[in-house]
Amino acid sequence: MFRGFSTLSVDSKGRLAIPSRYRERLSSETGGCLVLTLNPMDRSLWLYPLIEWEFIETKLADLSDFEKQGRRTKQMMRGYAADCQLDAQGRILIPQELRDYAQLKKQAVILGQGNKFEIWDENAWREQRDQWLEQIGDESGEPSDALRSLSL
Amino acid sequence: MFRGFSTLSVDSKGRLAIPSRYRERLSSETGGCLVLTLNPMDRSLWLYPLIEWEFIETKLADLSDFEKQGRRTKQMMRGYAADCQLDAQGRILIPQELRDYAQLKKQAVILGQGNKFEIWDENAWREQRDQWLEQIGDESGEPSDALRSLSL
DNA sequence: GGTGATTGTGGGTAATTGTGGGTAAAACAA
DNA sequence: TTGTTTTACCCACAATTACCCACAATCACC
Repeated sequence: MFRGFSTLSVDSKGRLAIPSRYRERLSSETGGCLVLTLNPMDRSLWLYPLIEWEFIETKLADLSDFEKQGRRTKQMMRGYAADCQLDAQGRILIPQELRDYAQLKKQAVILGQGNKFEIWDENAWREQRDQWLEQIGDESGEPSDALRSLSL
Repeated sequence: MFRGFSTLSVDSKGRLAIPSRYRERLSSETGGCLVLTLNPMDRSLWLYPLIEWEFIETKLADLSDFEKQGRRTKQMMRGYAADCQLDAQGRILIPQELRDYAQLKKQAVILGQGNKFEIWDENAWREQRDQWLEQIGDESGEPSDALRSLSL
């Protein structure tokens, strides 16, 4: 499971260095093959080791083509999925299209999220975070059943 | 499985270059024989390796002739199916009729979608995409059961 | 606190890839 | 047949990407 937070810079060529603490694991697990795609829920990107992605792909393939939301989710995630490799310096090249989607500027943030990483523009991330913190703290909203029975 | 996104130009002769990362796979699997047809769900095109298409064709043949949607789907997809070959530069020629259907102008977009590719006019694609993303992210709409239990 | 190793960042160069157009062969119409 | 349009094949340029090397900031260790 991946976890943790780092701020990183996206250079002029659109490259982003993966923090070194993850590199060995990534290259041993999948030979450095990764899949980068968009997160359809937020303006951010998801980065999967290839093995994990292939599992996700089977889950997506099971979604019906005749159910609208499912079809679109499938289309988006598969359509924007980009194979990438760590270069000799442990960086990946983020395709222009995905940079635009996540509105990545100079500074980015990478978050370990279990089977994947989430990549945000730094400013966008801070705004979202503050907004969510406010909402969670707001007791007026009803938590779902799953949350209600969750002890952390 | 095909995945990934590219923007490409359709030149004045109606040719479109398949991204090089797919070329080897396409020529080895099927000797570069492809089938291009319309996507009956959207104003876009589907591009299949011949092998995949032949499988699709058997599925279409099984659709009843006495059920309206099925008959139309069959008619459309088979009727507009065009054989094509990669040329020496890895391009395919898109028949005028199909270019018109998908309203392809100068810039196009190609999306890997599992067993096939989807080809869109760039502007049409961006409009659709933004619209769908809004719907996917729209919390007010009820997610389907399939999505509700989906962890990516 | 100084020193050395590691990590993150930037940029140059060479190879690959996408694009456009010229020309010849083929298909079609008159 | 002849003339016209369409398709296939070829070459060439421009932009992008992959690969390499180098520096600077950070961290760990003595």
